[in-house]
Amino acid sequence: MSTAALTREEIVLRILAAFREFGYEGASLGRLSSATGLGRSSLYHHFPKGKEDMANAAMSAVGAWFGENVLAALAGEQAPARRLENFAGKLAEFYHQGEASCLSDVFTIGEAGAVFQQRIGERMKVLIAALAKIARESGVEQGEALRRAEDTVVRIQGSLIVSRALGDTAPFLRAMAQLPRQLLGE
Amino acid sequence: MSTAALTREEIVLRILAAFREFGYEGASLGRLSSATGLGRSSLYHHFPKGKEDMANAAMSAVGAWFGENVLAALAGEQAPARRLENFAGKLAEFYHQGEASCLSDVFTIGEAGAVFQQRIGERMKVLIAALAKIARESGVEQGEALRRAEDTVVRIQGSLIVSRALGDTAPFLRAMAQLPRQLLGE
DNA sequence: GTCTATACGAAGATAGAC
DNA sequence: GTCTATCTTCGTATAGAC
Repeated sequence: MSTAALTREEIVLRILAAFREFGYEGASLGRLSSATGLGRSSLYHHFPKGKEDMANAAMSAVGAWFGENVLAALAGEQAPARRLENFAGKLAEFYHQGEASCLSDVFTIGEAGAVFQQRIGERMKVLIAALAKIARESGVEQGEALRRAEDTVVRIQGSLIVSRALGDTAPFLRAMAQLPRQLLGE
Repeated sequence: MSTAALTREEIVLRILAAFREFGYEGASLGRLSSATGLGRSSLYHHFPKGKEDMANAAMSAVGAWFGENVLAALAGEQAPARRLENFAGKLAEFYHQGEASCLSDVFTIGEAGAVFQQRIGERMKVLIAALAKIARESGVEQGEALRRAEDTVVRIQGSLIVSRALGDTAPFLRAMAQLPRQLLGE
Protein backbone atom coordinates (compact mmCIF):
# COMPACT_ATOMS: atom_id res chain seq x y z
CA MET A 1 0.00 0.00 0.00
CA SER A 2 2.77 2.46 0.88
CA THR A 3 6.07 1.86 -0.92
CA ALA A 4 4.68 -0.23 -3.78
CA ALA A 5 2.54 2.42 -5.44
CA LEU A 6 0.81 1.22 -8.55
CA THR A 7 1.97 2.57 -11.87
CA ARG A 8 -0.66 4.00 -14.14
CA GLU A 9 -0.30 0.94 -16.35
CA GLU A 10 -1.08 -1.40 -13.45
CA ILE A 11 -4.05 0.73 -12.44
CA VAL A 12 -5.44 0.61 -15.96
CA LEU A 13 -4.99 -3.16 -16.13
CA ARG A 14 -7.03 -3.61 -12.97
CA ILE A 15 -9.71 -1.26 -14.26
CA LEU A 16 -9.79 -3.25 -17.48
CA ALA A 17 -10.25 -6.48 -15.52
CA ALA A 18 -13.22 -4.97 -13.67
CA PHE A 19 -14.88 -3.82 -16.91
CA ARG A 20 -14.41 -7.27 -18.43
CA GLU A 21 -15.97 -8.94 -15.41
CA PHE A 22 -18.87 -6.58 -14.67
CA GLY A 23 -19.51 -4.82 -17.97
CA TYR A 24 -19.52 -1.04 -18.38
CA GLU A 25 -22.58 -0.23 -16.32
CA GLY A 26 -21.92 -2.99 -13.81
CA ALA A 27 -18.45 -1.66 -13.07
CA SER A 28 -19.41 0.98 -10.51
CA LEU A 29 -16.87 3.38 -9.06
CA GLY A 30 -17.04 1.34 -5.88
CA ARG A 31 -16.03 -1.81 -7.74
CA LEU A 32 -13.37 0.05 -9.69
CA SER A 33 -12.10 1.40 -6.38
CA SER A 34 -11.91 -2.10 -4.89
CA ALA A 35 -10.27 -3.47 -8.03
CA THR A 36 -7.50 -0.88 -7.93
CA GLY A 37 -7.17 -0.35 -4.18
CA LEU A 38 -7.59 3.38 -4.81
CA GLY A 39 -10.24 5.60 -3.25
CA ARG A 40 -12.87 7.03 -5.54
CA SER A 41 -11.27 10.46 -5.36
CA SER A 42 -7.90 9.04 -6.34
CA LEU A 43 -9.51 7.53 -9.38
CA TYR A 44 -10.74 11.01 -10.34
CA HIS A 45 -7.22 12.31 -9.95
CA HIS A 46 -5.99 9.85 -12.60
CA PHE A 47 -9.12 9.97 -14.74
CA PRO A 48 -10.69 13.45 -14.42
CA LYS A 49 -13.75 12.64 -16.50
CA GLY A 50 -14.54 9.62 -14.38
CA LYS A 51 -15.77 6.31 -15.64
CA GLU A 52 -15.71 7.15 -19.33
CA ASP A 53 -12.07 8.21 -18.98
CA MET A 54 -11.30 4.91 -17.31
CA ALA A 55 -13.06 2.97 -20.05
CA ASN A 56 -11.11 4.91 -22.68
CA ALA A 57 -7.87 4.08 -20.89
CA ALA A 58 -8.90 0.41 -20.84
CA MET A 59 -9.66 0.57 -24.58
CA SER A 60 -6.24 2.10 -25.26
CA ALA A 61 -4.44 -0.46 -23.14
CA VAL A 62 -6.17 -3.29 -24.99
CA GLY A 63 -5.41 -1.67 -28.33
CA ALA A 64 -1.73 -1.33 -27.49
CA TRP A 65 -1.38 -4.87 -26.14
CA PHE A 66 -3.28 -6.28 -29.07
CA GLY A 67 -1.12 -4.45 -31.57
CA GLU A 68 2.17 -5.41 -29.92
CA ASN A 69 1.27 -9.02 -29.31
CA VAL A 70 -1.72 -10.40 -31.16
CA LEU A 71 -1.41 -8.48 -34.42
CA ALA A 72 2.40 -8.69 -34.21
CA ALA A 73 2.12 -12.49 -34.14
CA LEU A 74 0.16 -12.35 -37.39
CA ALA A 75 2.78 -10.14 -39.03
CA GLY A 76 5.75 -12.40 -38.23
CA GLU A 77 8.24 -13.93 -40.60
CA GLN A 78 7.31 -17.58 -40.20
CA ALA A 79 5.04 -19.74 -42.27
CA PRO A 80 1.33 -18.81 -42.13
CA ALA A 81 0.35 -21.84 -40.04
CA ARG A 82 3.09 -21.07 -37.54
CA ARG A 83 2.06 -17.42 -37.26
CA LEU A 84 -1.52 -18.49 -36.62
CA GLU A 85 -0.37 -20.82 -33.85
CA ASN A 86 1.44 -17.92 -32.23
CA PHE A 87 -1.63 -15.75 -32.75
CA ALA A 88 -3.86 -18.32 -31.04
CA GLY A 89 -1.39 -18.54 -28.16
CA LYS A 90 -1.48 -14.78 -27.67
CA LEU A 91 -5.28 -14.80 -27.80
CA ALA A 92 -5.39 -17.51 -25.15
CA GLU A 93 -3.14 -15.35 -23.00
CA PHE A 94 -5.26 -12.29 -23.61
CA TYR A 95 -8.51 -14.07 -22.74
CA HIS A 96 -7.00 -15.91 -19.75
CA GLN A 97 -7.50 -19.31 -21.40
CA GLY A 98 -11.15 -18.45 -22.04
CA GLU A 99 -12.06 -17.19 -18.58
CA ALA A 100 -12.09 -13.48 -19.40
CA SER A 101 -14.55 -11.60 -21.56
CA CYS A 102 -13.87 -9.39 -24.56
CA LEU A 103 -14.54 -5.66 -24.68
CA SER A 104 -16.09 -6.28 -28.12
CA ASP A 105 -18.83 -7.98 -26.13
CA VAL A 106 -19.23 -6.00 -22.91
CA PHE A 107 -18.58 -2.54 -24.40
CA THR A 108 -21.17 -2.93 -27.17
CA ILE A 109 -24.06 -3.48 -24.72
CA GLY A 110 -26.29 -0.66 -23.53
CA GLU A 111 -25.07 2.90 -23.15
CA ALA A 112 -21.43 1.85 -23.60
CA GLY A 113 -22.30 0.83 -27.14
CA ALA A 114 -23.17 4.40 -28.08
CA VAL A 115 -19.65 5.45 -27.07
CA PHE A 116 -17.47 2.50 -28.04
CA GLN A 117 -19.20 0.35 -30.64
CA GLN A 118 -17.85 2.22 -33.64
CA ARG A 119 -14.25 2.13 -32.44
CA ILE A 120 -14.58 -1.56 -31.60
CA GLY A 121 -16.04 -2.26 -35.03
CA GLU A 122 -13.09 -0.55 -36.69
CA ARG A 123 -10.64 -2.64 -34.73
CA MET A 124 -12.51 -5.80 -35.56
CA LYS A 125 -12.32 -4.94 -39.25
CA VAL A 126 -8.55 -4.50 -38.93
CA LEU A 127 -8.27 -7.93 -37.35
CA ILE A 128 -10.43 -9.55 -40.02
CA ALA A 129 -8.32 -7.92 -42.74
CA ALA A 130 -5.10 -9.15 -41.14
CA LEU A 131 -6.43 -12.70 -40.97
CA ALA A 132 -7.68 -12.55 -44.54
CA LYS A 133 -4.24 -11.41 -45.67
CA ILE A 134 -2.65 -14.53 -44.19
CA ALA A 135 -5.20 -16.76 -45.87
CA ARG A 136 -4.48 -15.01 -49.18
CA GLU A 137 -0.74 -15.62 -48.68
CA SER A 138 -1.56 -19.31 -48.33
CA GLY A 139 -3.29 -19.32 -51.67
CA VAL A 140 -6.88 -18.90 -50.58
CA GLU A 141 -8.98 -16.90 -53.03
CA GLN A 142 -9.86 -13.36 -51.90
CA GLY A 143 -13.60 -13.74 -51.24
CA GLU A 144 -13.13 -17.04 -49.47
CA ALA A 145 -10.26 -15.59 -47.42
CA LEU A 146 -12.49 -12.77 -46.19
CA ARG A 147 -15.27 -15.18 -45.25
CA ARG A 148 -12.90 -17.46 -43.37
CA ALA A 149 -11.34 -14.50 -41.57
CA GLU A 150 -14.75 -13.31 -40.46
CA ASP A 151 -15.68 -16.85 -39.39
CA THR A 152 -12.49 -17.03 -37.36
CA VAL A 153 -13.39 -13.89 -35.42
CA VAL A 154 -16.95 -15.19 -35.04
CA ARG A 155 -15.59 -18.37 -33.52
CA ILE A 156 -13.28 -16.52 -31.13
CA GLN A 157 -16.18 -14.40 -29.87
CA GLY A 158 -18.69 -17.24 -29.83
CA SER A 159 -16.42 -19.64 -28.01
CA LEU A 160 -15.88 -17.03 -25.29
CA ILE A 161 -19.66 -16.67 -24.82
CA VAL A 162 -20.28 -20.42 -24.83
CA SER A 163 -17.39 -21.04 -22.43
CA ARG A 164 -18.74 -18.39 -20.06
CA ALA A 165 -22.30 -19.73 -20.25
CA LEU A 166 -21.23 -23.34 -19.71
CA GLY A 167 -18.68 -22.47 -17.05
CA ASP A 168 -16.15 -24.52 -19.00
CA THR A 169 -13.26 -23.16 -21.06
CA ALA A 170 -13.09 -26.22 -23.32
CA PRO A 171 -14.98 -24.61 -26.25
CA PHE A 172 -12.57 -21.67 -26.28
CA LEU A 173 -9.48 -23.86 -26.01
CA ARG A 174 -10.73 -26.07 -28.83
CA ALA A 175 -11.35 -23.00 -30.98
CA MET A 176 -7.78 -21.84 -30.38
CA ALA A 177 -6.37 -25.29 -31.20
CA GLN A 178 -8.27 -25.46 -34.49
CA LEU A 179 -7.78 -21.84 -35.49
CA PRO A 180 -4.94 -22.32 -38.00
CA ARG A 181 -6.75 -25.14 -39.81
CA GLN A 182 -10.01 -23.22 -39.77
CA LEU A 183 -8.48 -20.24 -41.56
CA LEU A 184 -6.16 -22.04 -43.96
CA GLY A 185 -8.46 -24.97 -44.76
CA GLU A 186 -8.12 -28.63 -43.88
CA MET B 1 -53.01 3.94 -22.18
CA SER B 2 -56.56 3.48 -20.85
CA THR B 3 -58.60 0.81 -22.64
CA ALA B 4 -55.71 -1.11 -24.15
CA ALA B 5 -54.08 -2.40 -20.96
CA LEU B 6 -51.06 -4.58 -21.57
CA THR B 7 -51.31 -8.26 -20.80
CA ARG B 8 -48.66 -9.74 -18.57
CA GLU B 9 -47.19 -11.47 -21.60
CA GLU B 10 -46.78 -8.15 -23.42
CA ILE B 11 -45.25 -6.54 -20.35
CA VAL B 12 -42.73 -9.36 -20.04
CA LEU B 13 -41.82 -9.11 -23.72
CA ARG B 14 -41.04 -5.41 -23.33
CA ILE B 15 -39.00 -6.09 -20.22
CA LEU B 16 -37.12 -8.77 -22.11
CA ALA B 17 -36.36 -6.33 -24.92
CA ALA B 18 -34.94 -3.85 -22.41
CA PHE B 19 -32.70 -6.48 -20.80
CA ARG B 20 -31.42 -7.55 -24.20
CA GLU B 21 -30.60 -3.98 -25.15
CA PHE B 22 -29.11 -2.67 -21.91
CA GLY B 23 -27.96 -5.80 -20.07
CA TYR B 24 -29.02 -6.72 -16.56
CA GLU B 25 -27.36 -3.89 -14.67
CA GLY B 26 -27.93 -1.38 -17.44
CA ALA B 27 -31.68 -2.02 -17.43
CA SER B 28 -32.62 0.29 -14.58
CA LEU B 29 -36.14 0.46 -13.19
CA GLY B 30 -36.48 3.77 -14.97
CA ARG B 31 -35.65 2.18 -18.31
CA LEU B 32 -37.89 -0.81 -17.59
CA SER B 33 -40.64 1.66 -16.71
CA SER B 34 -40.18 3.51 -20.00
CA ALA B 35 -40.04 0.24 -21.94
CA THR B 36 -43.35 -0.96 -20.51
CA GLY B 37 -45.14 2.34 -20.03
CA LEU B 38 -45.78 1.35 -16.41
CA GLY B 39 -44.73 3.33 -13.35
CA ARG B 40 -42.10 1.84 -11.12
CA SER B 41 -44.70 0.93 -8.50
CA SER B 42 -46.83 -0.83 -11.07
CA LEU B 43 -43.81 -2.91 -11.97
CA TYR B 44 -43.53 -3.94 -8.34
CA HIS B 45 -47.18 -4.92 -8.36
CA HIS B 46 -46.49 -7.40 -11.16
CA PHE B 47 -43.03 -8.39 -9.97
CA PRO B 48 -42.91 -8.12 -6.14
CA LYS B 49 -39.22 -8.92 -5.83
CA GLY B 50 -38.32 -6.21 -8.33
CA LYS B 51 -35.70 -6.49 -10.99
CA GLU B 52 -34.70 -10.07 -10.31
CA ASP B 53 -38.34 -11.12 -10.63
CA MET B 54 -38.54 -9.31 -13.95
CA ALA B 55 -35.38 -11.00 -15.16
CA ASN B 56 -36.76 -14.38 -14.11
CA ALA B 57 -39.96 -13.67 -16.03
CA ALA B 58 -37.88 -12.74 -19.07
CA MET B 59 -35.92 -15.98 -18.73
CA SER B 60 -39.15 -17.99 -18.53
CA ALA B 61 -40.64 -16.24 -21.54
CA VAL B 62 -37.55 -16.98 -23.58
CA GLY B 63 -37.53 -20.58 -22.39
CA ALA B 64 -41.15 -21.07 -23.40
CA TRP B 65 -40.78 -19.40 -26.79
CA PHE B 66 -37.59 -21.31 -27.48
CA GLY B 67 -39.19 -24.62 -26.59
CA GLU B 68 -42.33 -24.03 -28.62
CA ASN B 69 -40.58 -22.63 -31.66
CA VAL B 70 -36.85 -23.18 -31.90
CA LEU B 71 -36.58 -26.61 -30.28
CA ALA B 72 -39.90 -27.64 -31.84
CA ALA B 73 -38.43 -26.93 -35.27
CA LEU B 74 -35.59 -29.33 -34.49
CA ALA B 75 -38.01 -32.05 -33.40
CA GLY B 76 -40.14 -31.94 -36.56
CA GLU B 77 -40.94 -34.77 -38.92
CA GLN B 78 -39.08 -33.55 -41.98
CA ALA B 79 -35.64 -34.43 -43.22
CA PRO B 80 -32.75 -33.20 -41.02
CA ALA B 81 -31.65 -30.49 -43.46
CA ARG B 82 -35.21 -29.19 -43.68
CA ARG B 83 -35.62 -29.09 -39.91
CA LEU B 84 -32.38 -27.17 -39.61
CA GLU B 85 -33.60 -24.64 -42.15
CA ASN B 86 -36.73 -24.14 -40.07
CA PHE B 87 -34.58 -23.91 -36.96
CA ALA B 88 -32.41 -21.20 -38.52
CA GLY B 89 -35.54 -19.32 -39.56
CA LYS B 90 -36.87 -19.36 -36.01
CA LEU B 91 -33.51 -18.23 -34.68
CA ALA B 92 -33.48 -15.33 -37.12
CA GLU B 93 -36.93 -14.37 -35.89
CA PHE B 94 -35.86 -14.68 -32.26
CA TYR B 95 -32.76 -12.54 -32.75
CA HIS B 96 -34.54 -9.99 -34.96
CA GLN B 97 -32.40 -10.88 -37.97
CA GLY B 98 -29.26 -10.39 -35.88
CA GLU B 99 -30.13 -7.05 -34.32
CA ALA B 100 -31.04 -8.32 -30.85
CA SER B 101 -28.73 -9.80 -28.24
CA CYS B 102 -28.98 -13.14 -26.49
CA LEU B 103 -29.58 -13.57 -22.76
CA SER B 104 -26.78 -16.17 -22.84
CA ASP B 105 -24.56 -13.16 -23.41
CA VAL B 106 -26.01 -10.32 -21.36
CA PHE B 107 -27.18 -12.41 -18.38
CA THR B 108 -23.80 -14.07 -17.86
CA ILE B 109 -21.98 -10.77 -17.29
CA GLY B 110 -21.40 -9.33 -13.83
CA GLU B 111 -23.77 -9.91 -10.95
CA ALA B 112 -26.43 -11.38 -13.24
CA GLY B 113 -24.05 -14.23 -13.94
CA ALA B 114 -24.13 -15.33 -10.32
CA VAL B 115 -27.92 -15.69 -10.58
CA PHE B 116 -28.50 -16.90 -14.15
CA GLN B 117 -25.32 -18.44 -15.56
CA GLN B 118 -26.04 -21.96 -14.37
CA ARG B 119 -29.58 -22.03 -15.73
CA ILE B 120 -28.39 -20.60 -19.04
CA GLY B 121 -25.65 -23.21 -19.21
CA GLU B 122 -28.19 -26.00 -18.71
CA ARG B 123 -30.35 -24.67 -21.50
CA MET B 124 -27.37 -24.37 -23.80
CA LYS B 125 -26.49 -28.00 -23.12
CA VAL B 126 -30.04 -29.00 -24.06
CA LEU B 127 -29.73 -27.13 -27.35
CA ILE B 128 -26.34 -28.67 -28.11
CA ALA B 129 -27.74 -32.14 -27.39
CA ALA B 130 -30.73 -31.55 -29.68
CA LEU B 131 -28.44 -30.42 -32.50
CA ALA B 132 -26.10 -33.37 -31.96
CA LYS B 133 -29.08 -35.73 -32.16
CA ILE B 134 -29.96 -34.42 -35.60
CA ALA B 135 -26.40 -34.83 -36.81
CA ARG B 136 -26.42 -38.41 -35.49
CA GLU B 137 -29.63 -39.09 -37.39
CA SER B 138 -27.85 -37.97 -40.52
CA GLY B 139 -25.13 -40.51 -39.95
CA VAL B 140 -22.51 -38.35 -38.26
CA GLU B 141 -20.47 -40.23 -35.67
CA GLN B 142 -21.30 -39.39 -32.04
CA GLY B 143 -18.16 -37.49 -31.04
CA GLU B 144 -18.11 -35.52 -34.27
CA ALA B 145 -21.83 -34.77 -33.91
CA LEU B 146 -21.26 -33.27 -30.47
CA ARG B 147 -18.37 -31.15 -31.69
CA ARG B 148 -20.37 -29.85 -34.66
CA ALA B 149 -23.36 -29.11 -32.43
CA GLU B 150 -21.18 -27.11 -30.06
CA ASP B 151 -19.58 -25.31 -33.00
CA THR B 152 -23.03 -24.43 -34.30
CA VAL B 153 -23.99 -22.78 -31.02
CA VAL B 154 -20.59 -21.06 -30.94
CA ARG B 155 -21.29 -19.64 -34.36
CA ILE B 156 -24.76 -18.43 -33.44
CA GLN B 157 -23.39 -16.59 -30.41
CA GLY B 158 -20.27 -15.32 -32.15
CA SER B 159 -22.12 -14.04 -35.19
CA LEU B 160 -24.41 -12.05 -32.89
CA ILE B 161 -21.43 -10.42 -31.19
CA VAL B 162 -19.63 -9.68 -34.47
CA SER B 163 -22.81 -8.31 -36.05
CA ARG B 164 -23.37 -6.04 -33.05
CA ALA B 165 -19.76 -4.84 -33.01
CA LEU B 166 -19.67 -4.18 -36.76
CA GLY B 167 -23.16 -2.66 -36.81
CA ASP B 168 -23.99 -5.02 -39.67
CA THR B 169 -26.21 -8.09 -39.48
CA ALA B 170 -24.53 -9.81 -42.44
CA PRO B 171 -22.36 -12.15 -40.31
CA PHE B 172 -25.41 -13.41 -38.43
CA LEU B 173 -27.48 -13.87 -41.58
CA ARG B 174 -24.65 -15.76 -43.24
CA ALA B 175 -24.35 -18.00 -40.19
CA MET B 176 -28.06 -18.79 -40.40
CA ALA B 177 -27.85 -19.53 -44.12
CA GLN B 178 -24.95 -21.94 -43.62
CA LEU B 179 -26.22 -23.56 -40.45
CA PRO B 180 -27.62 -26.78 -41.97
CA ARG B 181 -24.47 -27.47 -43.98
CA GLN B 182 -22.25 -26.63 -40.99
CA LEU B 183 -23.95 -29.22 -38.81
CA LEU B 184 -24.50 -31.99 -41.35
CA GLY B 185 -21.24 -31.55 -43.27
CA GLU B 186 -20.61 -30.30 -46.78
C1' DG C 1 -1.08 11.34 -5.11
C1' DT C 2 -4.22 9.81 -1.72
C1' DC C 3 -7.29 10.70 1.76
C1' DT C 4 -11.93 12.50 4.31
C1' DA C 5 -15.93 14.89 3.79
C1' DT C 6 -19.72 16.21 1.30
C1' DA C 7 -23.18 17.00 -2.19
C1' DC C 8 -26.62 15.45 -5.34
C1' DG C 9 -29.15 12.76 -8.24
C1' DA C 10 -30.26 7.99 -9.68
C1' DA C 11 -31.69 3.46 -8.48
C1' DG C 12 -34.19 0.12 -5.83
C1' DA C 13 -37.92 -0.59 -2.96
C1' DT C 14 -42.24 0.19 -0.04
C1' DA C 15 -46.76 2.33 1.81
C1' DG C 16 -50.97 3.74 0.98
C1' DA C 17 -54.52 6.57 -1.75
C1' DC C 18 -57.53 6.06 -5.64
C1' DG D 1 -53.91 -2.26 -11.24
C1' DT D 2 -51.92 2.18 -11.32
C1' DC D 3 -50.77 6.25 -9.16
C1' DT D 4 -48.14 9.75 -5.76
C1' DA D 5 -45.24 10.09 -2.08
C1' DT D 6 -41.53 8.61 0.51
C1' DC D 7 -37.41 6.24 2.08
C1' DT D 8 -32.78 4.24 1.74
C1' DT D 9 -28.87 2.99 -0.49
C1' DC D 10 -25.84 3.39 -4.26
C1' DG D 11 -23.38 5.82 -7.86
C1' DT D 12 -21.10 9.85 -9.58
C1' DA D 13 -18.67 13.83 -8.78
C1' DT D 14 -16.17 17.72 -6.39
C1' DA D 15 -13.58 20.40 -2.67
C1' DG D 16 -10.08 20.66 0.15
C1' DA D 17 -6.88 18.70 3.88
C1' DC D 18 -2.63 16.09 4.32
